Order: sequence, then structure tokens, then C-alpha cells
Amino acid sequence: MEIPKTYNPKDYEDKIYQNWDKKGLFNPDKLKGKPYSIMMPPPNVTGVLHLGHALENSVMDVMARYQRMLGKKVLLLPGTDHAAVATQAKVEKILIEKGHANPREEFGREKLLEKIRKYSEESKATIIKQIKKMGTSCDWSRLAYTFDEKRGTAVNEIFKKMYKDGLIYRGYRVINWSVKGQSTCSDDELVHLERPARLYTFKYAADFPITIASTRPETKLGDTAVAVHPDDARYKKYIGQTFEVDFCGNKLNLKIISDPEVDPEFGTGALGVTPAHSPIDFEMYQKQKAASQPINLIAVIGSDGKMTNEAGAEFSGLSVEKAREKVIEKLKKQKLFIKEEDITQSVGTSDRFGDVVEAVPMTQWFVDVNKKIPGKKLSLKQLMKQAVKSGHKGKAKNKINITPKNFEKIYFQWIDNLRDWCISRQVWWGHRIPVWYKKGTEVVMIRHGQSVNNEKKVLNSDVTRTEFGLTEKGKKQVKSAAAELKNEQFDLIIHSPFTRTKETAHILSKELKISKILEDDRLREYGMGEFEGKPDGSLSKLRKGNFNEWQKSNPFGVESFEQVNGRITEFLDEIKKKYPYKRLLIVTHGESFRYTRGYGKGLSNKDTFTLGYPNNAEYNWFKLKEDEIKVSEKEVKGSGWIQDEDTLDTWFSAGLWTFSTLGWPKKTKDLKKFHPTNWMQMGYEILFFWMARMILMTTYALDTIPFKDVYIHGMLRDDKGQKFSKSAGNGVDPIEIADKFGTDALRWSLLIGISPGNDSRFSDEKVEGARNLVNKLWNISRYILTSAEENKRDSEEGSRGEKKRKTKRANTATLADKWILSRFSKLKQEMGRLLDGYSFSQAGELLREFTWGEFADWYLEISKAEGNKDQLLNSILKDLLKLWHPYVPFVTEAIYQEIKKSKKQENNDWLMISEWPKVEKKYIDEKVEKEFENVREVITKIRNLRSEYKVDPGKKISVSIKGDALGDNEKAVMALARIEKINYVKSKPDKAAGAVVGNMEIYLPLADLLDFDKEKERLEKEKQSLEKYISGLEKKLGNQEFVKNAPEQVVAVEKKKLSEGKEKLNKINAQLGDLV
RNA sequence: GGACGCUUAGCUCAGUUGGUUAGAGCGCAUCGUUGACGUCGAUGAGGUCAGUGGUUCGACUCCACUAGCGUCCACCA
Repeated sequence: MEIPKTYNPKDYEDKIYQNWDKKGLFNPDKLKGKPYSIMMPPPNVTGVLHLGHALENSVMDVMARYQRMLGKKVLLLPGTDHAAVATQAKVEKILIEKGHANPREEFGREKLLEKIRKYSEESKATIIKQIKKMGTSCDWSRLAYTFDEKRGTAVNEIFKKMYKDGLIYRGYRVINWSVKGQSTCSDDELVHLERPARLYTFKYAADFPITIASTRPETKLGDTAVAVHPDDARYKKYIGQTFEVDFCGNKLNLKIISDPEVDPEFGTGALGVTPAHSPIDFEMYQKQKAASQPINLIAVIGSDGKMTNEAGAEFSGLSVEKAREKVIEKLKKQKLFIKEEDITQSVGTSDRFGDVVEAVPMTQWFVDVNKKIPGKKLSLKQLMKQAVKSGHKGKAKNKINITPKNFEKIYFQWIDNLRDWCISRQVWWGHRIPVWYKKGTEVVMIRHGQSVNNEKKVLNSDVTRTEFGLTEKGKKQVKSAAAELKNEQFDLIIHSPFTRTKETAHILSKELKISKILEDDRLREYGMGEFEGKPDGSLSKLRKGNFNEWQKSNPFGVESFEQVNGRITEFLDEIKKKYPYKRLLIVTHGESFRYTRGYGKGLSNKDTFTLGYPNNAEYNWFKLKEDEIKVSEKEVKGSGWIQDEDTLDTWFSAGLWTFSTLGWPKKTKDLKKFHPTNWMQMGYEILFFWMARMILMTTYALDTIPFKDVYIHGMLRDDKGQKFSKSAGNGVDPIEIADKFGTDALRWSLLIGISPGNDSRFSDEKVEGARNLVNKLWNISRYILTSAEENKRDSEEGSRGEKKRKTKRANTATLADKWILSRFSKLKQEMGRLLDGYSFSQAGELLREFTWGEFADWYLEISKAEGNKDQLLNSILKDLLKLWHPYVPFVTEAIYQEIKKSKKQENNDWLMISEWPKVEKKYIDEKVEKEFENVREVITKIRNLRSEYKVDPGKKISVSIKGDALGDNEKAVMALARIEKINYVKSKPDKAAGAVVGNMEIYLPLADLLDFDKEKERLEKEKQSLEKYISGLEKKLGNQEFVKNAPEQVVAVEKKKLSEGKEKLNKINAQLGDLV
């Protein structure tokens, strides 16, 4: 039979993978046994897979294949992650590099999404190809994607559930804002960087008693309080007071508050509180609010990263850096500046966009981790902790185990620091927040522009006097108001029956393209009775302070408060009912406007007058009816519904992975069968992002754990210990490596030398070594297969004069046979134990040591001497291939198929689903192993002597042995040590170099070659080390405490070692004596 | 500032509950056309297990401290 001398992966890999797939071996439905599931951590579609993914794939595939061979119905479910922000950031970056400076603005939502979709689909295709190339045995029929329809259903469902349980809320809070990405980031997505900063010490104003320090003086424009430690003697007297100060031209109302968090030692011991631009200060703001001692919140930095109007006219529109300079400059000028010092400061940067995030108050969606879940008595935080600590619902069988265990501690620490999770993002790529709003009835009420009677300062409430239209100035005023409203949508305009309002309405209608215009008399000007045509102000002067009297007697025929308020209220009540969810533009007069400001508030006449009288063409928004919110698309009926613009944090959907992949919220068979999953593995860098969220979502929604065991692998670094990254230029495509050395070699090199939770290094040399190993395995098999075939042919041909190299032996087991069986049984036992404990590297090393170091180097060589071991060799090979299969699936399957071919069997039997070898304890025999060790030592010692004395390796020599005879093992010794004859002697021969093995003294006759000095030196050296060994043992055994306290067994072993050592020493001494 | 790791042969790393004359791979040195494999074989050199102290009959292994390196978390304005 023809088997190539070296294993060429390319001839087998793709073909074998396709065959496995075609035969449905990846699909658990076609397997029998207990379900066992592993969900693949879905790679981001931000690009292609790197070696770290290859490591991950290898680890989980070893586990999947091992479990499958143990006879389980294994599901390894593949998938990919849309990676929301990461993918959008990536595609935008590419577009920017191509010259599209602002992709969002240029392309708009739909077009940009289309581009990202295209990119992600390409990535996905490559990723899938790569996973296949790695030999990963996953079920492609269940391929999932976090952003496909089924996963979307799961996302919406869980969002709805959490919203209804009050665990998801929308709130106005300080969040992390990436100006560059124009989106929020959650706390965990921040990358903290140490960077030099400057701490400035200064006073807000000369008349303010407290000095403060800040690295961000420009934010101080938004300060509303100063916090001090409650026990700080310096400031105690001020606590509770409010100071109005002029800070860089801005009026600040600073309340002195106390907070135990303030460190009196740092800076000046007083902290300027900026609730809008610092999470801690925001907490103080909330604390104060809760204590009914509220302080204000003023946002001086906008979402564009520039100073807002609130920062004052001088600063508005400046970048924060410019504003900072300006503040410092001003403080210096005003002699308020005290000092500046250099410090290092840790700043949070967006991990995807890279810019320093700004703390900005905004309305966003959050997951409340501290609220008790209805009907559960626990918060999400507590659920997350419980699952890892004592087990979900406190049951030990529901405990999630993390390997290595120390990560459990890190996890708890993280949970303890966990704050509400901001889940809304302003990027477009991702699950749109499943919330629909229907805008309530909104009214923009606008006063008419300047009219002729305004200009002439004449009062007019007589609708028939049509000469009082708009002046030119009035028309301009209206047009400029229209310009401000140009982005708003209105359903209709309603105006009063006066000429000035009619004209205003028509300008607005034209400018804002509102076609529907109605007139309503209830919006008319205040009835002024006898004051009609009188100078402006005559009425109001008189009216001042006379409300009550007018209401009673109304001497001038002026409309009463009740009358005006009554008709306006009636009008507003009516349109609220008549135009739900519409936006109306209402053109009216000053008085009606004023009354609208008090609408629904039950104000008195007097109160109403404090609401302010609007200028010409001034407008205001009024909400007559609140917005409506629905969290289910099914409930959204009729028109006017708008979905929330924001998208969800990618980890929101990733958190559902273990069950969304199985069809949840449908009660599928898969869900019942494969959930909770058995095993999960991931890198420690996503422990919090992902594992924590999966635990959160699963314990909450499914009332169970997502997985039983989590295996944490370390990060893969390059040969210099650097992280693999594109920017460092050391990124490697796993496919390239696999092409060069074979997938099996790549897998092996990634799996060996790793330990859970620890980083490992990758180098070409490692893969090269692995390639050699794979080839060794190939050749071991090749030898066994071809020699068996030859032997078979030989025996068929009989002894027709053909040179038969080996004589046939009786089929009884030799010591070597028993030895290899004992060793092999032990290997199976140990491998099972190690694999069950996720010690993939250790199990692999044992396997290599046995295969190469024991089976190939010793047993195979002996088999050549002892002959006729085809059956045993074949049976060991078959089991050996199985043990190797999880690590190197391709070469083992390839050999297995060669075996099938050689036996002319059909290819319907696959190593991949063969049964994992059972441990045969009956073969384990310590005595045999010990005996064989002796034989092995005899061979080694002879080789050693030959090497020392430079005996030609090819030359066959004879040796003399004093002591025990080798018996049946002679053949092995003679072949492996290149001996032609063994003489058993009673005394040491002349001119011979000697060695001691157990009860045997071995002599290599050297005649004139023997160098007495060298021999003496050699023996002396051995003697010395032996003496040291013996004295150590004697000391140990001479210690009564040891003999008394150590286990009997241990003492017995030490005693035996001592007596054997002494015996050996005697013999060496004798040999030394003979030398002289 | 807090927490967690790591430090074992020239390099990369194993070492499970404390009992080994401390291991592997690569590299190095010497040698080698042996019924598969030079992607091989034989032999060998190479380590006071970071340091100090402790617990113990016994410590690479457990504890404490120190030093160096690394990682994660964090609201020192």
C-alpha cells in the first residue's frame, strides 16, 4: 500500500472536513447519548479571525470532540456577533480613510447601514471559512448571528419583560459621551489611561470664602455647589449657606454642602460640584435631591464637545480646551488664580473611538441592577452574584464554576462596583431600541408679529378694524420665528379672527408649508371695552392691583379673568380631544398666550399675571397631552408612532447568547435539551462584558444558569510577548499558518504550553515543532500499517527461499508487551482525568511523551527485534489515534481512513464519532514497569558507555554481564544497544568499562581503548552523586520525627531507595577497586 | 489607591491535593546512511525553583513580607 513518507495536510483537510459535515457528524440530532452543549463565543464581524480566535476554537473543539467520543450528543453551536459600535466605528473609519469626512452626515442612516451590512456580511463569510479551516466541529445547521431575525425577537422580548418589571428605565443622568463617536459608552467600555494633567487652585470670586482645585476649570462654569467634609473645621460654618458669585462673568449660585466622600487632605479640601459633568458630582446632586436640599444642574458642555449657552455668552461655542485657557486667563487677571501643579490623572477613553469621553447629562436607557425584581426578592446584581457564589436559587447544583478559580474573586469584586448599565447607543448599527413613542398633543403658541396698532401704541380688541395688519417689521419677526421652527412638523394652524393673526398665520403657513389653517374666535384679543382705541398702557396701568374689583363690577366693560380664562381653557380642552397626537401651531394674542401658560394649573387671576406677557412673534411649546410609550411593536396600532432612534449596547444581545441561539422565547426542543449549556470558554478580557451579562440575562429571564462551567483562557501574544494587533503590525491570519504547517500543527501549537487564565506565546518555531510531531504520528502509523501488510504477505508467501528477516515467535506477551500495555492503560486513565479537569496542555504533553518517547522510541524498536506484534501494534494504534483525535482531528482521521482502506472496508465509520478508549486496569502492572525500567536502563547504560568511549554506533559489540540474566529481554537489549553477544560472567573482565543497573553489573570490553583515568573519573563522579543521594536519604531516615510522622508508605519507599542506593554504591566501589 | 496574577534550564513554559536525585519542547554540544520518520535516532551539558522569614518530620508546592514584571478595577476633585 502506498502511504506518502510525509504527511501533507492539504491532501486531506478540506476533504475530511467536508465529509464529516456531509455525513452530519456535526449535528447532534444524528448522534445518540446525553446532550452536551457548548456555545461558541461569537466572533465580532468587525474583521477576520486572528490567532486568538484560533486558540479559542481549538480549545472548544478539543472539548467538543472529547465529549462526542465519550458518547454524548454534542452541540457546538457556531455564530457571529454584529458588535454594534465596534463594527460601525470600523466601517466609518474605512470610509473616512476613503475621503468621506463625515459618513453619517453624508450617507444618512439607511445608506450607511447598508454599507455596514455589506461589510459585516463579507466578514462573516470569511470568519465562517476560517472556523471551518480550523476543523471546528460545529453544527452549521444551527448557525446564529446576534443581529438576525430570531435573535432580534429574543432581544425585543427580553427588553419588554425588563421594562415591564421596571428593570429598564429611561432617565436623565450623567453618562459617558464620546464626542468623536457621538454616542454613549457604558462604564465597562472605558479604557482608562494615565496621562499628565494640571491641577489648578483658585477662587471662584474674591468674595467667596473657599478656595478650590480642579483639573477642569472650564467645567466650573456649571458649578452649583461646593462640597466639603462634614467635619472639616475650616468650612463647617459655611455648610448650608448659598453664595451668589460672579465667576468669569457667570452668575453662580453655590450652595455649601457636606459629603463624607470629600477628602479634606486633597487639594484645598473643598470640591467644586459640577453635577452635569462628573458622575460623582451627579451622585451628590441626587443625594441632595433625595434629602430635599436640591442643588441645580447646569450643563455647560454640549454633545458636540463645545461649551453651551449656559456657559455664558463669552464661552458659548468654544471648545473645552479653549474655554479652559480662557477661564485661567481670566482668573489670573482677576488675581483669583493661586497655583497650578502637574499631576497624573486617569482619564476614561472610548475603547472604540479612542477619544476621551466627556461626562454629559442626557436622557438614556438603563438597566437597573439594584432594584428588586418583582416576585424574586433579589436584584439583578444579587442574582449575578448568587449564581457564582452559592448557586442560582442557592442550590449548589446551579453553581457556576470558573476555571481557574481566582477569577471568581475578580468577578465578585466587579459586581460589587457595578452601577446601572447604560444600554442605549446613538450609533445606527445594532438592535433598534424596541420602544415606540406617540407624541402627545403639542402646541406651539405664537403671538402675532408687530401690527400697525402696536406701532401706533393703540389698544385694539375690535375685530372689525381690519386696518391693524402687520407692519413690515412684524412680517420680518414672523419670518424669523418661522426660520427657527423650520425643522418642526405641524399638522395645522389655528388663528384668531384678527387681521394681524391672520396675516401671521399665512406667513407661517407659507414658510413652514402647513396647508391646513383654521380660525377660532376663542383665541381673540382680550375684550377691552371702553379702552378700545385708547393709548397702549392705559388699561394695564389702571388694571394694576384691581383684579378683584374688576371681577366683581367690571365698570369699563373689560372682559373678566374668568371669561378669558374660560374661553381659552375651553378651546384648549377641545383641541386636546379633537387633535390627539397632533402638533398645532396657534397664532394668537398676548393675553391668550399668557393664559395658556397657566393652562391646567388652576391659577388665580393674580398668579396668571406673573406668567409674563410675550413679545411680538414670541412662541412657546406646550404639551397638552403626554407622549405615549409602547415596548411591543404588536401594540403599536394606527399612525403617529415613532420608534426610538437609539440602538442597544451589543452586550445586551450577546447576553442572551446561550438561549437566543436555541430559539427562545419559543419553547423549543433545543432549549429544553441543550440549556443550560454544559461548558463555556472565553478570554478573561470579556469576563465582565459577556459572562456577567449572560448570567444576568439567563438567571433573570430563564430562572436558570447559562452554563455550568466556564473555562478562562489567556491571551495569545507574539514571540516577544506583545499583544497581537493590527497597529503593532504583528497580526497573523491563522489560515496562513494552517496552510504552511497544517491545521493540526497549528491547533497543537496553540493548545500545548497553555494553562487556564494565563497568557501564552505563539511562535513559528512552536508550530514547526508541532508539524514535526504530527508527521511523527503519521510515520508511526505508516510503519505499523505497512509492516503489518508486509508481514501478512510474507506469511502468505511462506518461506519460499525468500529472506525472512524475522523468525516467527509464539504469540505470548513479552515484558515489553506487558510494559507498553501497562503504560498505555495508565495514559488513558491520566488523560481522562486531565481532560475532565480541562488540563488540555498537560493531557497533550502526556500523550506526546507516551507516543514519541515510549511507544515509538522504545516499543516500536523492540517490536522490530521481537517480531510478530501486528495485532498488538494495530490495537494500540487504533486507540492511540482516538486519544490524539481531539487535538489533531485531521491527521488522525486521515490515518483512520487509510486503515479502513487497507482492510478494504467502506468509509462509513469515522474516527470522529468512535468511542473513547476505555481504561483497562487489568494491564496496569507496577512490577512489570519496574522490571522494564531495568531493561531500559541496561540499554541506556550501554549506549551511554558506547558514546563515552566513542564506539562506532554501527559496530556490533559484545558485553559481559555479572548478576541477573536478561532472559527473554536479551533480544531487545541486543537490538537496541547494538550488541552481538552477551556473556554472563562471574567476575569483572579485564580492560572493560562498567556500569551498574539494579542487580546487574555491565561491562563493555574495550581492550586498548580503555582509558583508566577517564574511567576512574567517570565512576568517581557517579560515586559522588550517589553518596550525596545516600547521605540525604540517611539523614531523612535518621530523623525520628520523619519516621514517626510521615506515612508508612513514604518511609518504606525511602528505605527501599536507601538500600538500593547502597547496593549500587558497593558495586561502583568494587568497580573502582578493580580499576587499580 | 485597591485587587489579582507572574518570577522554575539560554528561550518558551509544565509541575493536580506538600514526600520526584525538579520536568518538557526549542536551542546548544558530540555522534549516527540501523526494516516508518533527517519534519529522524543516540548521548550529553545546562536549574541554590526571584529573595527573606515562617508553618511542617519534610516546601517548587502552604503562609507572611520584600523586589521586579504584568493585568484588571477605581470618583482623589
